[in-house]
Amino acid sequence: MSTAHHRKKQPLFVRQQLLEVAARLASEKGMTAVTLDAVSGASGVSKGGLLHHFPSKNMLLEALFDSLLERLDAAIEKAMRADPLPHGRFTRGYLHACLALRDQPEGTKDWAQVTMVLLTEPQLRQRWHAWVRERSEEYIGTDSSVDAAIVRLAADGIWLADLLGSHDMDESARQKLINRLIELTQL
Amino acid sequence: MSTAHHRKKQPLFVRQQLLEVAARLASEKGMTAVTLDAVSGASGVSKGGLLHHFPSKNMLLEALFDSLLERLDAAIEKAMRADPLPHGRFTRGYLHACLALRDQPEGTKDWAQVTMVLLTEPQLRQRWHAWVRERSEEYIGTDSSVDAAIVRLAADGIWLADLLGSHDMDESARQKLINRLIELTQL
DNA sequence: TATAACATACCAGTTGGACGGTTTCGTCAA
DNA sequence: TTGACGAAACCGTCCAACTGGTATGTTATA
Repeated sequence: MSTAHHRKKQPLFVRQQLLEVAARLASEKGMTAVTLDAVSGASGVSKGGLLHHFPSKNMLLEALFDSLLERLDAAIEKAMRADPLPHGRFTRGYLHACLALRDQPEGTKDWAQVTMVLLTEPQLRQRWHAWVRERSEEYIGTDSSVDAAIVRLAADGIWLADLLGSHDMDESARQKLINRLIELTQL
Repeated sequence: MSTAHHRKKQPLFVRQQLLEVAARLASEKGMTAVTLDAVSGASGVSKGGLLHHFPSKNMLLEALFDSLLERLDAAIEKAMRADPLPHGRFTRGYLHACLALRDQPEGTKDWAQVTMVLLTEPQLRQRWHAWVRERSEEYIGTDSSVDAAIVRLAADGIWLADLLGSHDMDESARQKLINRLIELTQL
């Protein structure tokens, strides 16, 4: 037929877009809505094109998850570089990365959906497990106090709450919460 | 044909079992594995029977979620009754309910998968949202300190970690963490 | 011109769910 | 006590839409 418009070739861009669409679908309509047809449809890329970049659905999900982990790492490292105090630095970085989630610009917001994919697909849990273990070993010297652990757990809780839209807290209360958490990392 | 053995009628039991199977499937194989066929197959109930109890898949998921919320409420209330100190009582109850998750006997363990279903299916988020709001209004007098909020968030984090199997922490560390959290509710 | 980046067509299996059947059970008249 | 009867519980089948994936193109770009 070749009625089709053959797009300009831009593999990296297309690949990126496919991941974003998958994340958006997951966040807006749930995991069951993330199908190859839906992703290819919503991104304007043919199913063949999609399967060219990601040979299987599993590979798509894993790639999505990995890209989200990379963003998390980047966010943490950025926060850590701006932090002069070694003690509790990783925990504060982790906290900031979790907090930043809410203020993410539209379009990039979907990266929160790590959790979603994570929880839903057991195959990805070990990836997360590995990530946690690596970090906790790396920062055992500066971030192994009880209070630091609490802060990181609370950060997870905030992350979850922002993700779910629960805990509608006003700004001043949130700020007070954050201040207290940071204080706890310094004890 | 009627080759089929027609089971004794026990609607409540069957209904309960269907929910348990759905929860187990979700936890073991992910949300995408929760299909009507799979649930009916694994529970020994025909698809027709399944759809008799739950007129649609959505209704099945909602019923599952509601039953899990009920268990959460029950666990919290039980813990609260055993707690003499009013201040921070709800927060400690919530904490205990989240902690108890890990020590659940096999078979009942699946109820942790609230999160899973929750996160995956956006339709259920508002249910959770409503639950949170109700509680936070009800216990505004005794559980509205910053530290209490932190403890509840950390409880969510623990819940999540137990659910995912991350944070492999030894018993004494865990106990120390819990003690500190309880202390925070009393400030 | 070779290769990567796409598109189109097609397939076998699965999906949610509609449907009509059969069996059990509570109830209430006789 | 019985038995008729209607409703509820449950079964098995069928189907259209959709699923993940293959196979085979066509086009752009190095």
